[in-house]
Amino acid sequence: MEIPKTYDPREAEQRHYSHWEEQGCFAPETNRDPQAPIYSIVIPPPNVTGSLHMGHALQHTLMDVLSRHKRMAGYRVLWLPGMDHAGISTQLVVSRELKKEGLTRHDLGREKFVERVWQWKHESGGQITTQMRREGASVDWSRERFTMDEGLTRAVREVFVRLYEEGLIYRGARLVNWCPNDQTVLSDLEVEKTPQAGKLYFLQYPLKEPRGEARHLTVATTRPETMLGDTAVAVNLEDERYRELIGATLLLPLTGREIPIIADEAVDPAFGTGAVKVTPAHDPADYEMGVRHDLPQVVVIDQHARMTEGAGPEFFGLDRYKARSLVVEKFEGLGLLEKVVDYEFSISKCERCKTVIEPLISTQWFCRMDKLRDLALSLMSEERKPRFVPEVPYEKTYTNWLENLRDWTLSRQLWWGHQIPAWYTGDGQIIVARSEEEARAKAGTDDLTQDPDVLDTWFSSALWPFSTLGWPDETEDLKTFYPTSVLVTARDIIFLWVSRMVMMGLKFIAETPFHDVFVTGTVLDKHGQRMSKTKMNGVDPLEVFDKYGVDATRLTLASIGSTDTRWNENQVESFRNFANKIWNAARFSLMNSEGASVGRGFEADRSQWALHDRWIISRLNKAAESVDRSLAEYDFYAAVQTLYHFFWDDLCDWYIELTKADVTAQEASPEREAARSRLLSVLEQSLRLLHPFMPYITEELWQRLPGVGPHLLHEAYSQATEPTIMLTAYPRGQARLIDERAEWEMQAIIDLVSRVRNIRSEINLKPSESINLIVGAQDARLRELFGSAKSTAQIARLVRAEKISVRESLEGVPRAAARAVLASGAEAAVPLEGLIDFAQERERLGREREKLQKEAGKLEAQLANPQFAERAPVEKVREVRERLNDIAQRTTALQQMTEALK
RNA sequence: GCCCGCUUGGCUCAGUGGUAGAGCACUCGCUUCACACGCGAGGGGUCAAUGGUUCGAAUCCAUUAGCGGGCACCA
Repeated sequence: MEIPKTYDPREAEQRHYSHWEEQGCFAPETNRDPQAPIYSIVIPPPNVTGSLHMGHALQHTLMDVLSRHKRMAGYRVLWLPGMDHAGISTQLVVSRELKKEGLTRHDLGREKFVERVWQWKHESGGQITTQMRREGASVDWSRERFTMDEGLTRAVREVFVRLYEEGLIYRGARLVNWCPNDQTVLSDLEVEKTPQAGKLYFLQYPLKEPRGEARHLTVATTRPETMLGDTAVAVNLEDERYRELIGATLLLPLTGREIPIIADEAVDPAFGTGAVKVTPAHDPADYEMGVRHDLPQVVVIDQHARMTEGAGPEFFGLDRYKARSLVVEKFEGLGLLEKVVDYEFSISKCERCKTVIEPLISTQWFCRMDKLRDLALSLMSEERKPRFVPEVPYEKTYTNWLENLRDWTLSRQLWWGHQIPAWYTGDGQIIVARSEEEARAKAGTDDLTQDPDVLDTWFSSALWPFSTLGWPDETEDLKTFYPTSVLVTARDIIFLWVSRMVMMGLKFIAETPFHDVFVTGTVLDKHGQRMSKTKMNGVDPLEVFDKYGVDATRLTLASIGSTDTRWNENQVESFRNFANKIWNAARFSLMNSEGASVGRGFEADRSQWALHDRWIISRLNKAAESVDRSLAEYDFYAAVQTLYHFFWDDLCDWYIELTKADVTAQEASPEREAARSRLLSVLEQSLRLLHPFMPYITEELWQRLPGVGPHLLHEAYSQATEPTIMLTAYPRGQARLIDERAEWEMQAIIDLVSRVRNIRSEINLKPSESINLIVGAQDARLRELFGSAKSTAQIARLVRAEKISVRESLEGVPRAAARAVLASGAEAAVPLEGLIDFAQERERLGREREKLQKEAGKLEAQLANPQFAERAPVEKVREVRERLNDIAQRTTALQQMTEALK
């Protein structure tokens, strides 16, 4: 059989996925066990405009590991894929395309434009789904959903209507975040605050009638242009400086408007001048103040961030920043500009287009959140659900945010999205209904106009865990897969998405949408910066796949888990090397597989098995047990570490070396075939353990193993037509196969081999030169272990010894010998006539003794402390004594060895 | 401003009350019949600083410093 020395991931990556998909391996129906436990995950739907980035790759890897693991463990697994229509982003993408044709969406009109977006969606939207196939994501494509498809639209309308009928959704005029570029309102969560170097302008407003000394009042502002819409100036009641002025009237410059001086507790006397200009129509805080004091709202800025007629003829039509300069100029001209100082403040920007937000009063749809919020909060306080992993800090972040939750602005002035199911009659009556027909029936007229706005994209996302399963119908899927097992997501959408899903799930299904929430870490660039399009510092997962293979990338990502990690390619490279190691272990097994078969070789009673066989089976079972435990705790890092070290250290470095002589025997024999079969079986089990993490290489190799077939499938999947490793049973750690005695014995051998190799290396023996080895052990068990014909042959092979003799002690060993004390207490000597530099050798032993003595010193100090013996647990004290004893023995042995060299 | 997290070998990260770990990098030696994407053997850390709790602290508590994140209507 020809197998290349180096693993080339490409071929396997091209072949297996489509095969799995065609065979229906990803669908829960593949599992024929009616009693099978359920495991379900809904994917955080990527934006339809999106393409795969590291964050996706990370999330998908983790979800796939969990799904594949549970599937192999016999669960009926559903991992449901889908995409989000991503209102603003998608509309922008398509508008940009139109622009290339010299058109705007308004040229097309709404209907044609939406048609065009759908067309775009079908043609180029969702390239991410192709990329997910490359990742190996075992999602059930037959259940793929889109937040704008028919079923989800029904769910959206149903929820909207019910919330409206309950009075939780309402329409009203409020001060909202307006993006002058996207021409839409935004929710608080879609606004980002960025620090900005700006100016603080100190403007003087003359008093209508001077009071005492005071002729004017100075206010400080970062936005002078808004003064045109001022309807009051506020001071703090406690502020001595202004107390007498409360109630006085100011003449607002440039407008001639008379405005009052009012008292409000929101004013901080320490900031600026302690007097605040109040612009209820253009500032959130001022808006609140305006409501409290019943101030008029003078609108001076419009939706394009230009000055309105209300700003006066000199300003009408000016851009807000031009107006700012002009206002400042005029104040200066009037001698009312007191001063301008540099000032850094935070400015609100549109999360998408980075345009500075303009707070405007606008009529929009809102959702009251208090009742919904309470549902989520009590679920947390009473049942501690959902369970956040890691618990710190996310549980608290989530709860704190909910506690301070404000109403949610639902409407958006876009064309792409779920159009709000509200209709208006000619006389302005609002009809909210599930369909136009229903609306007509309710209104008793056909003369209806639907609200042109669409819903916030996150409204439909909030329903994702149940809308995708068929709600509002009581489908089989909904009954089976809801609530889902875990939500795997990035932390930046805990508020935007996670909390809203919990609230909606509780409201409409009366159950949490997911038991656990696993929050992934963030993949940073090598400088610790977030990867972002604007910074151009992102690493493209597809390029990493091409360079190192999908499996290696997946291991890297799985290791990241919930930790923020700087991307380092070395890590991927080392996992690429690991994949190659797996490849070559299989290559070796296959090159020596004639006459052998997976599943055979372990027929004999376990007491008949060779030590290394008992040992590797024990290690394998421990690894399996450990991986299961780690995954149950979402400790992906630990799982990867366990698998890596089991495969490389235990299986490759020791087991293969120990079994090599038998496996590569020249002559065919039942023993040789059995040893080969055992190796194949251990390898096969190891591939299964690795499969959830490295689906491609494991499938590629598994398919090549002699003796694999349908009989290896998990019983729940025994109907599957074509055997595949992904439907085999995940190995479970079995206590009866864990053999501590074998592990202790192997450890002794490993220790002996390592120490002798150390001697060889220190003495600079050529690898080709063989040695004689003398082992001295007081312990009869050790003598038996080292002295058995089988072990002797293996040790000899591993340390290149010609002869090995095992005795009770090293007495009588020639002076010219290198010696070592083993952890087990046994001693080893390698006679090397003419090669030993006695002084150097004494020094080597001396160094070792020093190490031991240093440790002994610490332990002795501990024992010398009377309080230690008094307060520490008895076991601990005994442990320390034993260790000290052990060290003492070894020190004595080292001393004797040193003597022997004199 | 408030809240939270992080600080462990050159790098990227595990560990979280009882002998400091991994991978990469580094040093030495190897074409040993699976693998140089490899094999064998090594070196390297007073676990940010200070103080406290404890028989014992990298691990718990407090303070400080640096870095990162979240929240906030300071005009």
